[in-house]
Amino acid sequence: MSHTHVHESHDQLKDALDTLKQTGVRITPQRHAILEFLVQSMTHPTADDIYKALEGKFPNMSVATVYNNLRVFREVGLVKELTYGDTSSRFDFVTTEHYHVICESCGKIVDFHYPGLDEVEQLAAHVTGFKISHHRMEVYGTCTDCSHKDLH
Amino acid sequence: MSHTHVHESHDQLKDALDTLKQTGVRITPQRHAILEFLVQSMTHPTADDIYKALEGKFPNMSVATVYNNLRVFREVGLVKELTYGDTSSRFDFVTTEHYHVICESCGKIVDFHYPGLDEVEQLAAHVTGFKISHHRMEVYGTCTDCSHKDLH
DNA sequence: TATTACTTTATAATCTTTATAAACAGTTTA
DNA sequence: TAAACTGTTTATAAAGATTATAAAGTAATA
Repeated sequence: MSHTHVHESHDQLKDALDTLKQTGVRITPQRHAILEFLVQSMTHPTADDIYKALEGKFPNMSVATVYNNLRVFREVGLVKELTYGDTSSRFDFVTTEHYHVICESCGKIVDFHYPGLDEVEQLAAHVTGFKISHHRMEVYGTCTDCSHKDLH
Repeated sequence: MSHTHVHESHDQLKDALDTLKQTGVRITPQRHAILEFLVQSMTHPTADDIYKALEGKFPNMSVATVYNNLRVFREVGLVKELTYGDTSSRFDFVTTEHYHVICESCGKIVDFHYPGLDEVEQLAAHVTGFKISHHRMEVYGTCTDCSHKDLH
């Protein structure tokens, strides 16, 4: 089971590096590390999370490098930037299409698969005349941990 | 037609002021002006938009006042805070339930009514165990104006 | 090797938002 | 009415996230 997961994330990283090669984006040690961290990460980290996580391996790395490369990854389509209510953006390695359920108490983000809302896009296109490119949806609530804490 | 709209926004403002009274929030001239601007506004303004729009009437008003009162309005449920990709939050006077279609080229926001996605919340609750409070969805694309501009 | 283009680092600057303290105004209480 | 209290605004500073800039470094190309 975890064996499978290791293989999965290994492949995902390899695919991501291939994408970079094909797009002509240089694969620097920093980029490799940031991607690796994003692929493995089950949390949806902020730029600062990534910066802190890698400062052991790259003591000289600049915050700007993290931001620069997250922008590069986003432009290439490897990474999605999530802007929730809180102060800083969160970054999500793009895999299959899924939505997020966010705990308003502790900030935990859980992935949540749901068959596409294509009809929403179609209706929006029809009503507004826009050329629709994509949509975004999240569900907010309280996770089980926080629900239990409230009882005490 | 516009006659109707005037009445509508007048009523909306009146309702909003009633809500403030009932909640025990003082109605200051600044609050009145901010609410009035929000109700009339068809764009979804940032705090700075509001600040700039009212500096003629209130030359001494502080930016903090705008932020403070937007927070107050949000806590009372009169206003919804929207965090899109761009740098600053946008504020939307709460009327009926609707979604937004956002032009990625010029930032225009068009309202868009769609029957609730209650089932999404139910499924999310079932799958994750969260107590769901609400969800958020937007559709992104290119508006007709910008689509035409691209052709030239 | 020389040149060029890209990347990182370090730092400063910008921008949004929040915090703080003093001045003000409205309301309540004695 | 005077005093006390509470909430509000203002002005300003501070915090935090992100971007811009310039110098130094590194890889790619001719």
